[in-house]
Amino acid sequence: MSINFTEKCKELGISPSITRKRIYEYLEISKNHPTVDEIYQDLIGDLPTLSKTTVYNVLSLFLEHDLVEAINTSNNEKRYEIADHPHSHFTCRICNTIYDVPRVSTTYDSNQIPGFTIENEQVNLIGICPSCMKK
Amino acid sequence: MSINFTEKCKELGISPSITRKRIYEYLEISKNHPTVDEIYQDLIGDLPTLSKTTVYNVLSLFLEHDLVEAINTSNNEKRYEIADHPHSHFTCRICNTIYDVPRVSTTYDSNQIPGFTIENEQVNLIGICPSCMKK
DNA sequence: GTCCTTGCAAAGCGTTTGCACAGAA
DNA sequence: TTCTGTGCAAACGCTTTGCAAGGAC
Repeated sequence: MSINFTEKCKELGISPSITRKRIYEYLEISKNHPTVDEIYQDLIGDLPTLSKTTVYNVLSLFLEHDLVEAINTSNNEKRYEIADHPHSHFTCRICNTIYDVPRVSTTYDSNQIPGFTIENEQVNLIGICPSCMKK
Repeated sequence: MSINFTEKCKELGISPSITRKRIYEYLEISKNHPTVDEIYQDLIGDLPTLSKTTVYNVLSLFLEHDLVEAINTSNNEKRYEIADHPHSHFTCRICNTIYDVPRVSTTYDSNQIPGFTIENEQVNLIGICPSCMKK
């Protein structure tokens, strides 16, 4: 996957520094849509001089180049994920965990929203996740 | 509409103070999903001693009783709206205005997300609004 | 009297900004 | 040299917290 990242960087004309590579790989591996702080805490062991500023810098670079996407949660947290495949989200209202779910398709009558150019759509299902249901 | 609010307060067992009434009415009238600051700025003329703390207090009270809903925007702004009728949102990626649109229905295969109890769903369409298209 | 509403002031916290240092080209 | 990546420190802005004053009951 790191070769993948290096190639993507070449295409985009940005340099694949160690820090950027680690942050990208971390996002690829972690399936929990980490916050800036989670990324920082989990990588500081491996990259001892890492600062949160750098995490912010790298993430905004990735956002500019559509390598990652930001998710806005109900807690005013910003969470990040790799932008590789279209999917929807399920948010558990008990534990606030965000799960990736297969893309939910939508139906709407564009005659009812005339003049609006729709380019994208986000669907978030809300409810209780399996592990919270057990409790 | 204020009678409506007073009745709702009785049902919910909360007192319909002037401040709460004004904030509720403001949310009913304004169709632009205001932020805390917008509510504060627009009501400070009418309620000269109003503080932002009170706006926060009243909004969290309303949220607890499902009188209003919070919208999380891409700018990490929290915006608020009356929770009276189900609908979806359209967000213009140019001017960031949020428009109410008729409820968008969704289709998903619940067999693909086994164990998840879905109670609610949010749909946000993203694109360019009519007024930004003209420019 | 008690309870509730309001609001000032301060703290908290996530994020951005300014700037400087080090390394690569 | 110039440009780029990194990171410390400070500033910033939104939100929450602590607490006290005033009013309703």
